[in-house]
Amino acid sequence: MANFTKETHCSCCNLKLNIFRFLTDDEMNEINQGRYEVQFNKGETIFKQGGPFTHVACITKGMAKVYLEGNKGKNVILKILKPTELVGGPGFPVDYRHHFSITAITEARACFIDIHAFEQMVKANQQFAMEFLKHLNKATINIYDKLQNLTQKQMHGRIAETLLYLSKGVYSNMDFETTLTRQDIADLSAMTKESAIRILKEFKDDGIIDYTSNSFHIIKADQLEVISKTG
Amino acid sequence: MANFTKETHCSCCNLKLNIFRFLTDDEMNEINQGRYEVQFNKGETIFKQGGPFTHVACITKGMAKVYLEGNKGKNVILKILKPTELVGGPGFPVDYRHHFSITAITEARACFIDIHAFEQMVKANQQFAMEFLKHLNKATINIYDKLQNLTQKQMHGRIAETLLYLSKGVYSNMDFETTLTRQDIADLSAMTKESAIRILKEFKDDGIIDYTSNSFHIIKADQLEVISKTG
DNA sequence: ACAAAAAAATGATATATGTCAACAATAAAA
DNA sequence: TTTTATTGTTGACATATATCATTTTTTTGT
Repeated sequence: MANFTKETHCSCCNLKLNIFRFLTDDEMNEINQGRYEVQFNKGETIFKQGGPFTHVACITKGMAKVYLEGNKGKNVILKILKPTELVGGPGFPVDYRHHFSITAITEARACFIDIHAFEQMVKANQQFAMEFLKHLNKATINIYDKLQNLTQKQMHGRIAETLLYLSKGVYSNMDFETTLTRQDIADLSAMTKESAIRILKEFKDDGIIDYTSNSFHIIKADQLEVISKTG
Repeated sequence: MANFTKETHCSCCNLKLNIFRFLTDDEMNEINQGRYEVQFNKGETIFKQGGPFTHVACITKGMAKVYLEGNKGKNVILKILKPTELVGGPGFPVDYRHHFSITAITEARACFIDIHAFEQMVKANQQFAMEFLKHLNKATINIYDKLQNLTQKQMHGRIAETLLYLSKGVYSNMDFETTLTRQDIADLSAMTKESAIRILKEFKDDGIIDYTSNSFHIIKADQLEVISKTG
């Protein structure tokens, strides 16, 4: 972790985005006591799976990938984080360890909030607690979706799903330039990078998408939807 | 749903098992207002994916399977419930719908608690809220584990994992008689029933397990562990 | 600008896994 | 009991997917 600053105007907190909007000014001050903002270079680790879970983080600039580290160096990317998403993990309050890793996929900034201060807020503010619960359960719904995609569809369906996720869920554009590697796209789709590359090329040859290196263009989104559904 | 009774001595609540032990007597009374116990026959649906999420349930007798219903009739079984496990789902408080189905795999009894009463307790009792959070996040950790098993291991590893889960996690015995079908075992392992059957037979031929119809015996648990790890 | 490293692309091949069809065994129903 | 339906089993086969080796392209560092 390169630089860290005790930032007083961090977008996630002072603008009261996310679930922080339910905190009172006093509670926000409490949170602000143990709060840091840290700058990350592309590729640097923000959370490390297995490491101590001492802070929740809020991405304030750039993007990061959240992924499970498997045994043989095989990873599953759960989601791409962008501003101003809050991220903790299921280790709170179970074992206070991280159960996934997060690394920056662009230059990024993250605001770190002490887990104990956070826990106090959950206990003190009912509305905050309920919103946090909602936040967690939305994530669980996404994981269920992911579990089905990855276990019940075959490669074409999974790549279609990943392309739609990137286009709609991450970059909010039919054209996007990504810093994700082909391996990352494979890790989002639970397959080898070779397979991912081949299917991307098939889609390109079929005129469903176009790309050169990291610039993607979704031509026939509706057809991707069909492929994603029929698996 | 066959019979339902307004039970006053339901094991999950009155014995204050699970997270209910953190409730005061008054709070417990509140919960008891809108509480029912229902008897299910094997195969009957307890929660239906997509249906309204009006009550959380606590299995008080028998067992049930929690599963995601896929498109082409392909299901993924997330877990087997036994007494006295509490089960809600990520629809609370997101959209108040069920995101998985639950069906009884034996004769079973479930205690239903009104979701609004439950929500009141979460809001009113901090400790209860934190325990509920812990409960949810433990489930999430299990799902992460499942996601990795099912996407990064091949069939032998997945079946080994399933056998260990049944032996250690469900029946707590090296010998167990299960009401799960081969299709269920396949749905726990993300493969077709034919594949599941073939691998079970291989394990039997290799002297790792033994079985006749639904009576299973784990002979070499350590070897199953190895297979499960090396995928 | 150059060399070195990393990422992307491609083809050949092996293997894992699903599909289909047939049949056996078991459980449920009449 | 006999019949019917469900579940389990097996084999032959098709196909999806990974692996490996090699080459090309892009990025990075000096």
